[in-house]
Amino acid sequence: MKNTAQLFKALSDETRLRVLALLTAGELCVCDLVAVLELPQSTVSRHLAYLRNAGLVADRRQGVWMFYRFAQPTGPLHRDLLHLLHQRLVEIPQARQDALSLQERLVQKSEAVCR
Amino acid sequence: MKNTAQLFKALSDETRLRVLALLTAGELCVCDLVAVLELPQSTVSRHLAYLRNAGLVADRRQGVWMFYRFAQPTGPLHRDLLHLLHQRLVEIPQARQDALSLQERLVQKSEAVCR
DNA sequence: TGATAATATCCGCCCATGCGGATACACTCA
DNA sequence: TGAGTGTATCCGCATGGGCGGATATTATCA
Repeated sequence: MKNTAQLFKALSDETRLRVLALLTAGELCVCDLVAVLELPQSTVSRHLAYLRNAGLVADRRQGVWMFYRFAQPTGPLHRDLLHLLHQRLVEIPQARQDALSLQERLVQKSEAVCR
Repeated sequence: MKNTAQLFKALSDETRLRVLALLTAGELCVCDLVAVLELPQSTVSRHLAYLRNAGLVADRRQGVWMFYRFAQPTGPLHRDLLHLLHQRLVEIPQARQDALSLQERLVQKSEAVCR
């Protein structure tokens, strides 16, 4: 029960929902998230750590960059929630807006790895 | 997005999840919830108010008693969440335990209205 | 190895919310 | 209308977690 509550708590913050909505498009590095969300790097990093501790996202280091993605679900509730998020987050105006900003940014930096 | 976060926040507390799990069986009055949860009346009432404000439950007065039940969903996310809760909450040990306590109590008071 | 860059963590501050006892309110019944 | 009961709200207190600047860590490259 405690775990279930923890899982929902991880989803109870607007910034974290924006991050998850962006990740539905696929793996992203922290610098992209900071750019799109227009929030201080420390804030974004803190929320990513929270999501990681909650088991909702997984990370991967590639050189200096950390890439985040959705984690494999660890139980039925987790699996259902992921499905629900993928289905419903994109419907939210703020999420659509963020997705557009991300597109723009990805086009801009084109083949450059990051920065 | 704010609303979505608020909805998840309402689900991010262990006591509130126990309440919702009990309500999956149907409408209940506050005195039943207090008895089953074994928590102070003020605590239970406060959580019920939180759930009501979040739009997750609806109440009905019958004489001195207040009965609480799940509210009609107001959107797709809300509907999906209700479905998910009905499906997954009952799998949690604490919820099963509470359901048993509730059964016992309902049998005990048999046809008496409440108390 | 030292400079630079990306990210994580630390810090102090503040607000939302949890708690449970005390009190207020609402309703019923004699 | 006054007593009694069920419920909601108030109160003071404690804690979790949000914030963002400052600092530490990790990796790359000259």
